[in-house]
Amino acid sequence: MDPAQNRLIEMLPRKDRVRLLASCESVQLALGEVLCEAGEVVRHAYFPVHGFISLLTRIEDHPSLEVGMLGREGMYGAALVLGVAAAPMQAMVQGPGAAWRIPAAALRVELELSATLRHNLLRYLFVVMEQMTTSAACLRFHLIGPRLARWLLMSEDRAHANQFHVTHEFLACMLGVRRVGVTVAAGELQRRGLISYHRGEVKVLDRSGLEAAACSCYARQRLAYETQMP
Amino acid sequence: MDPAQNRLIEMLPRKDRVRLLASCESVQLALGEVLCEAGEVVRHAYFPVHGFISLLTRIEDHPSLEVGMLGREGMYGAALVLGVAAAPMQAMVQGPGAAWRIPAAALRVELELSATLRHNLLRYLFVVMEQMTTSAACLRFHLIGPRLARWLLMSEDRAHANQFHVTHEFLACMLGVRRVGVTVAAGELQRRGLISYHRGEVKVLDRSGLEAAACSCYARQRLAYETQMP
DNA sequence: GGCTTTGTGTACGGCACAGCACAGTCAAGC
DNA sequence: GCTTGACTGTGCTGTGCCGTACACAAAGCC
Repeated sequence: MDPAQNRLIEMLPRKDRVRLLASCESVQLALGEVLCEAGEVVRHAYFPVHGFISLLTRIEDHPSLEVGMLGREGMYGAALVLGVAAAPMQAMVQGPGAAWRIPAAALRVELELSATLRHNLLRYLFVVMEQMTTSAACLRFHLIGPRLARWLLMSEDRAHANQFHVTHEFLACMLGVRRVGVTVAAGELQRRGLISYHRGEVKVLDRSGLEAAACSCYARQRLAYETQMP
Repeated sequence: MDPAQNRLIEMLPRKDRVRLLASCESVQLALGEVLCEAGEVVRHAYFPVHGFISLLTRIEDHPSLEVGMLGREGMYGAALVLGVAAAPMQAMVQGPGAAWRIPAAALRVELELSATLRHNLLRYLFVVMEQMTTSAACLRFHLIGPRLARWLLMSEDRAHANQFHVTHEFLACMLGVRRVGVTVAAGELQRRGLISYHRGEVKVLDRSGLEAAACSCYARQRLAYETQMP
């Protein structure tokens, strides 16, 4: 495993960190892999080290909609912290990489033993809730273009690279719009020289320009994280 | 205080319940009252007994948007349970009534003392998260009519009466649409004999008809609550 | 009674996006 | 080379809602 660690694990006192990692195993996250379906029993929690995970919700026969995203700043398995067995959402790997994986039962034990872990995970849950409410309002009030820019920035942060793989089709699903809508918006960003796009490979060319093009929700979510998890 | 109690308080073992109530005071909730602004320090948690509270989020200069609603089945003050001081959203009284109010510090003490309270509130938080994600998808995929019907049903449940006060203007804000949109949708529900509407006084005439008119999110949220909080 | 405030009904142009169809383009596999 | 599949770009019509404006009715205040 790469020395770069998950932020939530890094924050733990050495003793707690060592014990937690002893219960973890290192796993690879493959692009598009579904870690847990909505409604299923959550068997593991994941602490990404590289790569990132999207949280998706579905209603009826509509396409899924992204309501949260997490990379090495977070953890997948909120339900376990809240003492619930079933997953509320689908968790899908958006960016390939590695993660620490811990069985549900072991995480419960660690939560009992480490007050720091407990407190940090609860605070992180608060950040996730903030993310969800912001996403809802963003979905309602903001146009595709700025929302797309926000998504790209959030992914860039979590991919730790200015280049990553994602198709229009996939982006459309995340943002809850048509594939064509993404094509048009992405074309506009490309014309303005902010990104380059070629068959699923996105590259951020002008980071600060992209930040200017993104809706305010990007800055808001970053602020929320940094306020709660110093 | 009316003998009818808050569900989260009722669930506690007698000893914990008595001690919690000793830290609480009974307060009246006035229609439209703002219990806490977004970003403010949360000074009290509220356990509604009658009446209900809406959770609102705002971005920039757009109108607020409702992302959650709670009555005597829940509690306002999730941030406190998560160990965060600042409120993520605005809390506004949607249905007047009474509530038990507990200072933030006292709630923290109770959380330490009562494992049942701790566990139940965490599970309730899970339900709130489920509510938020469902709301986001509902906002995206469902039309105004069914969404309005859902809101009316949720309010009726929490008002414990088939009649309550809410103007089109206000509903528009909750649903994130124009006032005119509500007028049209409400007119349609009235024409079909499901509700009657007169200057802010809504009356549900045909409960099961309204349930049929509502989007599936209503049933979904009820199910989520009943699964987690038996 | 007149005035203001609050709440509701209707109308109309405009727009962002939906839904669908289809052409074009690149990459991989045989 | 050719075929196949994945991905992107463009063009249509349709529609649900927005923004705005305005008329009207009920309730409260002098």
